[in-house]
Amino acid sequence: MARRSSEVTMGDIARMANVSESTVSRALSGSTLVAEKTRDRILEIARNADFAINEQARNLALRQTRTIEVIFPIERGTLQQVSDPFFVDMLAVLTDELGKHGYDVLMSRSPPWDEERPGCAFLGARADGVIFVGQGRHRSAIRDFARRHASVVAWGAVSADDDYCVIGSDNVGGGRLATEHMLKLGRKRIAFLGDTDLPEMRQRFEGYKQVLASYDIPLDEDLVIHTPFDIEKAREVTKPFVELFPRYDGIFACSDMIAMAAIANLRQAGIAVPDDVSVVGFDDIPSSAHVSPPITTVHQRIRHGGKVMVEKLIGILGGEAQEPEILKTELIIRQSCGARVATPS
Amino acid sequence: MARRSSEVTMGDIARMANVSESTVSRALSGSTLVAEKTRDRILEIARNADFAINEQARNLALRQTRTIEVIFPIERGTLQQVSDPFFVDMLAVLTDELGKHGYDVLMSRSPPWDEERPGCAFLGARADGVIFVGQGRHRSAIRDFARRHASVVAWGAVSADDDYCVIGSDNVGGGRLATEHMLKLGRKRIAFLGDTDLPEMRQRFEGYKQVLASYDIPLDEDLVIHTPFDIEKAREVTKPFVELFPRYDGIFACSDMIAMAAIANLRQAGIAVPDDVSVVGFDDIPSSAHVSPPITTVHQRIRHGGKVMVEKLIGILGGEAQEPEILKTELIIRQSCGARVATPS
DNA sequence: CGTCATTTTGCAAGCGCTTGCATTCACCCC
DNA sequence: GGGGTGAATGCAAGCGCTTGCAAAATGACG
Repeated sequence: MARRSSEVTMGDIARMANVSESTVSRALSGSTLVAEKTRDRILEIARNADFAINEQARNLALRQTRTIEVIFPIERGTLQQVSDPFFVDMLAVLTDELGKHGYDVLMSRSPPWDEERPGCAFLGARADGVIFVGQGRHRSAIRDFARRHASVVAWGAVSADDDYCVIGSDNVGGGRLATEHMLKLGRKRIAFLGDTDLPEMRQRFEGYKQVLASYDIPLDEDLVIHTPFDIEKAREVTKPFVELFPRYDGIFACSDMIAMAAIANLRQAGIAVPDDVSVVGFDDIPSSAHVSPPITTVHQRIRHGGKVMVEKLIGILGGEAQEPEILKTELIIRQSCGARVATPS
Repeated sequence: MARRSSEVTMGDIARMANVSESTVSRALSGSTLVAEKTRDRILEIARNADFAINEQARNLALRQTRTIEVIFPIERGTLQQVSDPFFVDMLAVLTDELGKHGYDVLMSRSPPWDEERPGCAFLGARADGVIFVGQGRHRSAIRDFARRHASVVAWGAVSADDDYCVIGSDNVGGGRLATEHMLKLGRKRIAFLGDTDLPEMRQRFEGYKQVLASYDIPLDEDLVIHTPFDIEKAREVTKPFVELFPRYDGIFACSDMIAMAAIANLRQAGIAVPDDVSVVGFDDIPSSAHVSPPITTVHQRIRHGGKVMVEKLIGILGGEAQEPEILKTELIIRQSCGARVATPS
């Protein structure tokens, strides 16, 4: 890396070893076409010379990139949003899984199409495929992109009309699990905290509404609070909401972070969780089990999801069409909604 | 991306536009050497043909990669460790900052030297420089790597004998701040929770010891608990530790996650925070302000740190040597150590 | 010692792009 | 209309690597 100008090339090694470049190439790539003795000698020389193969040239010759671009389409500035542990987990899994298949991971925070690369107005093809971790508000752009550039999978809200491969949790089901759980515990007036502009949140909201309907509970618009992801902002937004108590006795928060923010405000206002109000979150982030009270939450199978995305992408690269997939979610019952459960383990 | 086989090249565009490849190249790169009319025509054609420049070829010709490898040297399997929001924050900043300078980010979870790329025994030079986010247990390997491959900066414990550019928080100072704060509140017997095998934790421990010494408090080895990062494991490890109460009346936890785990166990055992025991964490993760009780913690300037790393690396790439830098830390006082402070804003 | 089958090696073309230099073109002026 | 000028274009080499194919070396064998 670096020091590129003075980098030693295969030609140099060839000269040192008194063989042709091709032989060096073959020796380094472990071809059987080169005598063992020669190979060892070349390897030795290469090692001593600190030779590092130029992967760009290699990939160019091989017509591959062995790189997958992973895009986290997150508005800049809203750093906090990223802090959601979801992203790290996902990134870690993707990196591992892609690594197993021999792919490198190129990170991006913005989608390729709004990239203003100086001096080049064109979308650079720098990867064999693209994974969108979240579709945010640009579904149609992704769709367009997928149509033009084929190998794409995305994480997010799966819907019937996707024309590219989307993998995502069963958000509707998760919303149902959360809401129904509280109703079964005897809660009557469940509030919803989340940003329904985002497709996944909308699905969770959908599950929430479905359950209310099936219990013949009318939707109370005042209990639907548009709450951003960022925990600081969520804290602010839910502050006035707390005042509405006792119009609600249960809260379905679209993420554990939001749940935490709400709980903090409730406690501060002297409202007890879970005694006065039950709270259910979403995500099952690592700390959710260890805060007070431990948060009941909907678990998303992120690791699994990451693996599935990679598998599908590899499939697509191999030329096979791939179906979208919806991953089951699971309710993790903890104290915050009134369960008599002791703290875990 | 993908569909590489059928990808349209500059040659194709040239043929379509009835000009030479060079003209296409110049047109796309916005050179003034091509007539405006021609340029527009070529751009139009390229757009319609869904042309995407092959960056590998481009970079090869330009003898650059415009890529920085960002390495999170994290043991595989211990995914949870990654969940530390620190990593996402850092990654986000690095991606943004490098992006501003026109660099892409290549993610890695393992250092280049233990990479077993099939068919190639050699360290591939695939980036102009490398950023290590954390040095973990392989300082000497990094040092070696830096010596051979020049452009390297690392985040971590800064020590006098570094021979490559290390940026990191003032961990010793942070440890002092945390410990001294509790002593000043009247606590006498402060426990230390953390993994002193890790250089940064060792430095925090160092600060802790310094303060104890300056207060003439002997170090009680039983109150130094080797606690891993992972919150689940931390929970287990600190469980027996809780029993030692009331041998301690304060806890300095090496990370907020550990602090959370400890607090959870304390409360479960009926020990009150901060009334019976003060707790100070480290990191100032987003949720630390919103849990109960809000955690007093040492803030690391991660965003700033990321920026500094990028600046230094750019400097190094430009041929200038760069000094290591230690970033000030700051104590954020919240309720968990007994401060009379209300919850924040 | 010559033959022939097997290794080993080297040659050269090619991956898709950039760029210095030569060439062509259009236009202007005397 | 010829010569000169500057702008626009094309040619060809080269970036560092791979690989099909031909050439050379090796060794077995009659």
